[in-house]
Amino acid sequence: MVRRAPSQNRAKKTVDRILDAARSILSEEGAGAFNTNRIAQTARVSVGSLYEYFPDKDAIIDRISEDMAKKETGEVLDLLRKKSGGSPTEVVESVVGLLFDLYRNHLSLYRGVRTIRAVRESVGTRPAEQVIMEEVRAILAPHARKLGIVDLERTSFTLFHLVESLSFQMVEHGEGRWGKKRCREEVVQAALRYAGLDQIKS
Amino acid sequence: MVRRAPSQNRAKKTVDRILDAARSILSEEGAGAFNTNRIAQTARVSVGSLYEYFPDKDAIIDRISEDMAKKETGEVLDLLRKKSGGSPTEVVESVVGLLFDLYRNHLSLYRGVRTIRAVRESVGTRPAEQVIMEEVRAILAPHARKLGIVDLERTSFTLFHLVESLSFQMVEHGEGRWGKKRCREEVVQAALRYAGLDQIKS
DNA sequence: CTATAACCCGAGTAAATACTCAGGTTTTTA
DNA sequence: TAAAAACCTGAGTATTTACTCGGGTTATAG
Repeated sequence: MVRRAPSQNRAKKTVDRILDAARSILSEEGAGAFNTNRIAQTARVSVGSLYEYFPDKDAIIDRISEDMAKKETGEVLDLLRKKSGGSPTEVVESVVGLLFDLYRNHLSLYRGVRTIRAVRESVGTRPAEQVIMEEVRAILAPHARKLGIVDLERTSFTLFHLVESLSFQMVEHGEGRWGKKRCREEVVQAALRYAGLDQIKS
Repeated sequence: MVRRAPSQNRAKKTVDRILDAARSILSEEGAGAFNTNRIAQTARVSVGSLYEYFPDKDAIIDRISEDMAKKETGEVLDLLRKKSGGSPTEVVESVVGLLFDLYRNHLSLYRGVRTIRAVRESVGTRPAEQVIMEEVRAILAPHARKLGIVDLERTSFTLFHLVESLSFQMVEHGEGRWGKKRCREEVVQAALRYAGLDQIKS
C-alpha cells in the first residue's frame, strides 16, 4: 500500500477532518469508541482515504499526541521565559494557571490519549517534559545554594511532576468542590513550599 | 446463564487460578493481552468455567481492583493508626515507604488495572482514597490552627494526592536514576513542607 | 446406591474492527 | 487537451474476542 503525503489543498482538508473527528470521538465518546471506521464516518471520509494518509490507527494517536505535546511545551516554555524576571510566586502562579486552563479545556482528550497510549504501553518519558524540566532547572540554578538544593536535576524532576500531577488531579476532582481559584492556590503553595521558594523575594 | 458462587474446594481453587492468571497476564503482557480466552488458557481452565464464576470480563478486573484497593487501604490505615503518636516526619516517612514498596512490587499490575478501567471509563473517586483521606484529616485536625490550615478537607485532599501521585512517579521514573532512598526523601520533604509540618516537633 | 447438584469442558457463534483493493473522480502537468 | 498523478470510495476480508451451550465428570445429600 502506498501512503501519500497530502499535497493538494483538498487532501489537507481531508487530513484535518480526520484529525478533528478523531479528537472529537476521543473526547466525547472515549477511548473505547476510538476505531478507524468510526473516525472515517465522523469525518465524512471513506476508510480508504484515512489509510491513504495514516499507515495505521496508531499513527493517528501519535499525531494527535505530538500536536498536544508541542502546544503544551511551547506555551509553558514561553511563559517560563517571559516571567523569568518576576518573583517565584508569580512564575509558579502563571504556570499553574496555564496548566489548569489547558487541562480543563481538553480534559477528556488528555485522558483519552493517555489511555490509548497506555494500552499500547508506549510509555517512556515524553519528550515534552524533558524540555520543560531543563528550563525549570535553569531557573532554579542561580538560587540553588540559598535554597539548599543538592541535586538540581532531582529537584526539577520532583517540582515538575508535583505541579503537573497535582494540577491534573485538581482539575479532575478538585475544582468541582472548591472552585478554580482555591485549587490553583493549593498547587502553587505546594510547589513554592517544596522548593523553599516561599521564603524568598526574587 | 446461571452464575455460580464456588462452594466446593475444587471450585475455589479454580477461581483462584483464574484470578492469578488474570493478574499475571496483566502484569507481564499488559492490558492489550487481557482477554478471557487467554486468561482461561493461562489458568488451565476452560472459558466455560471462567464464565461459570464471572458474569463478564469486567467482573474479573473489578474483583482484582477491589482486592488491591482493600489491601492498600488496609495497610495504609494500619500504619497511620499505629504511628499516629509519632512525629509528623515519622508518620509521613513510613507511609511513603509503604507506598513505594507497594507500587514497586506491583507496578505493572497497577498500571494494567488503571488502563483497563480507563478504557471502560469507570473513573470516579475510588472508595479507597476516601477512607484514607478521612484518616489524614483526623490526624491533621488537632494541629490545624498552628499549621494555618483553613480548609481541612482540601488540605487532606491535596496532601493525599501529592503523596500518592509523586510516589508513583518516583517508582516509575525516579528510582532508576536516583535510587530508592533519595526518591523517598524527596516525596517526604514535599509532603512535610506542603503541610508546614517540617517546622514542628510533634 | 443413586439422584441431584456442583463443576468443568471447548467447539462454536456473533460481533467488532483494522486494514485492503479494484476501480472511479478530480486536479495537475506538459 | 490528454496523460499522469493525486485523491477518494466503500464493499469486502481476515482476525480477534466476548460469551454460549450441550453435554460430560465429580462430589454430595438422602
